[in-house]
Amino acid sequence: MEDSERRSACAVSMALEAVGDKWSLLILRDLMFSEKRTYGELQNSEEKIATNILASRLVNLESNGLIRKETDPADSRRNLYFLTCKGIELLPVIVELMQWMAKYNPEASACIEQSKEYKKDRVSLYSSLIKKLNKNHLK
Amino acid sequence: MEDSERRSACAVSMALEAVGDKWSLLILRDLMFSEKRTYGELQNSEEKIATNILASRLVNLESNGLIRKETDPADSRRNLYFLTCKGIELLPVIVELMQWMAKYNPEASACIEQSKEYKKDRVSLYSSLIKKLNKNHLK
DNA sequence: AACTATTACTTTCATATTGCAAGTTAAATT
DNA sequence: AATTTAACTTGCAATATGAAAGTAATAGTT
Repeated sequence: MEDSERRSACAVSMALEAVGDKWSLLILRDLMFSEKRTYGELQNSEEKIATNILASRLVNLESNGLIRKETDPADSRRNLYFLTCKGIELLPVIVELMQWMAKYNPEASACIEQSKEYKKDRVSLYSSLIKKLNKNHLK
Repeated sequence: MEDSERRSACAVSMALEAVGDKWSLLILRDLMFSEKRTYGELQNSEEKIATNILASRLVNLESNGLIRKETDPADSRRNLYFLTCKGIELLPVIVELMQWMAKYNPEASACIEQSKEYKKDRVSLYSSLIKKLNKNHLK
């Protein structure tokens, strides 16, 4: 994003310009917490994102360097989407949002268990999750 | 929000339905990291939110229980906006977004210093900031 | 080789949201 | 009493979103 079209240089504002919409973080959630890797799989998420919006978000996420697209070696019709390091490092944001909602609305279901691990030490939870993602997503 | 208009019961999705737009978290940022408390002050933030959008976001935030509105005892034209406990507990989300952007874009300025404190221990940083906010915002 | 199915989009169009600018209301100040 | 200030509200144009149908390329089937 160019300086000129930026609202400000505030890090929070800039972050929101990248992922501050109702879908981008949900796509990242799927890449983080499920085995979904293809367009079709992402489209079939519970929330039923419209196909044109999914396409546009994937382009944004890729051009912001949060995901990487690769042709499936087993079927060249298919593309596989992977998180980059930069994308993986949004995991704490997603986990914090999840824990926050789970705390304030009992109907909200968290992708990861509200384990003792979390209550003990959030940061080591982040690290262990990030480690796993690095293994599955990075080249 | 009613079950019927919910995309899903996923905590991440529900959280994004509450604050997943380009402005809500920015308003919370101002309440957290500046002394801004009135409509006019919030409107004059660097990002220049449109007045009707600010009004609508304040209504949303209040009806979601993230902020609380009070008439200024010193001037009854003025309203003061304060964070609730629920609002304050979004601080980790905002801090993580901020740190993430600051890491990946050197032009991004963080509201709080990228201090040794953060590098040492994020969680104790959260606690100390939350403590301060509790003091200034809660009744 | 021809046909069908599948995958990843793109296009179209109706609806909803955003943003700018100007207007309103009530209370404080002069 | 007149003016100013603060917090909105309203109207309207521009942009973004969402539903549905369409397209292009490759894979699988006959």
